[in-house]
Amino acid sequence: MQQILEHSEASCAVRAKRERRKDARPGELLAAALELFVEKGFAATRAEEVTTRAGVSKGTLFLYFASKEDLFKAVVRENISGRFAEWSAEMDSFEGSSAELLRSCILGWWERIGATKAGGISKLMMSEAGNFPELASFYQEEVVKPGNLLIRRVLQRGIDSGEFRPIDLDYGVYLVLAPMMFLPMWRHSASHCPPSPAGLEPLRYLDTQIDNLLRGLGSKAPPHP
Amino acid sequence: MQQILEHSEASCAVRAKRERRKDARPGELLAAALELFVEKGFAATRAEEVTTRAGVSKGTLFLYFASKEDLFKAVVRENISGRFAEWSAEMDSFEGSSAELLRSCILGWWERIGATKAGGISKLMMSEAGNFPELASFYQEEVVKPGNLLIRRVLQRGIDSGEFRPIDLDYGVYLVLAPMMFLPMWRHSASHCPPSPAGLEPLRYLDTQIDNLLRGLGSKAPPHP
DNA sequence: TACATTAATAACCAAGCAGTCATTAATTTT
DNA sequence: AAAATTAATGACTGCTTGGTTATTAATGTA
Repeated sequence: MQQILEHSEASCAVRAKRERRKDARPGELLAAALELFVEKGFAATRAEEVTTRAGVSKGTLFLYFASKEDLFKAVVRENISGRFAEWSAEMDSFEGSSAELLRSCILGWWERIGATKAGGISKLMMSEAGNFPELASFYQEEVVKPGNLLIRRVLQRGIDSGEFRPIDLDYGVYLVLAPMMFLPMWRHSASHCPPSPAGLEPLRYLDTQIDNLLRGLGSKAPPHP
Repeated sequence: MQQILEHSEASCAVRAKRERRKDARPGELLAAALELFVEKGFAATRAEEVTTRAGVSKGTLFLYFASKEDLFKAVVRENISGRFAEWSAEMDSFEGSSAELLRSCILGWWERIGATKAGGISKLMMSEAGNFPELASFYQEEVVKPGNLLIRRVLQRGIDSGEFRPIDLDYGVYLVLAPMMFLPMWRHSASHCPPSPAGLEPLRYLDTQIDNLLRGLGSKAPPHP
């Protein structure tokens, strides 16, 4: 019989030794890996730390994942790319103005990804892309490309409806992307060091950015809902 | 794992062996270290790579620098000295509109810092801040804080003159900062990996950002000079 | 030329790490 | 209860790397 103990506890999983729980292991390893990758970076995270935090021995990791890189890919799939489909669908069925859609996209990204541990992943990738080209192109293909496409569609929608002024989308996407990427970047690095500049409030930051973005795009009513 | 493509060897100084050049070594090592740190990050840069690029043997590095961290500190000190004073002075004597000033500030930052190796350092700091907190706070104090102040002054100037709409400067600075920081970040990471999305042109990127920023701030004429 | 000084070298060391595999034991099957 | 299966372990391997040091040779001095 499977014990039903709550094990959402991040780090202190006190368990019987050599317990066999084949189905639970991958998820626990992924959760531990996400935390550690975000905390310390990919290269700096030791395989054994992951397994220790997940409450298993080192060997177990390689029983479920072929390599450390493979583990990382699994983390990315579970936490980011897996959510694009759902997100895209929501976007399609959106009824309001394009300004509202853009706002809801950005805020939706924030609450589902940016604000969670997964937000650290985008920072992580930018940091370590140079050293792990394979992971970089995986991430590019799996996350960046679909993300860009999503943003493009929102902007195109606004331009088509006459709500946004016409812009070159190749560069226009970065009007949305830059403020988004900057936030986790900032929070996961500069912010948590000693002379922190009165830590910035994410929602207020995003609101300021969205507001100015929409004004710039020519949206007549740059409103707070 | 980890197949780092070796030796594009930017600076292969072909020299006689065992040449004794005590006064030139530190500078050459610092130059090589700057390049490598920017390319690969601090942790991922091997001491021996630095010495190889500088054209000396591994032992020589520790003849002039006590440790790898010491080397890094020396690099930061040498390359992040204050261009702010000069920059600030220029700003004060600027005669044109605040829109023009803002544009010239951003483009000036790009050509003097962003586009140079120093641009790589800002990316580097964000990346490795977590692992090197003491360097992070040094950078925060020495670079980030004065930079923020400079941006504030430009925005304040525009608001005072009625050219920009009034905004909360605590968050307004990030309207300028985010697009700026995003650029070196993007170039030094995602861009140079295999499925590169038709590499983005920095000046065009900046132009798009500045243009939309100024529109958003309510500058009546968001012009190309 | 002989000697002294010291910049530079390269072999070396100890620590750290990803990934392996023979062994152990929990669970299922017979 | 015995046998078979397989999840889990942790000692071990091979390699990398920051840092050390005995040795080598370039240069200065006589």
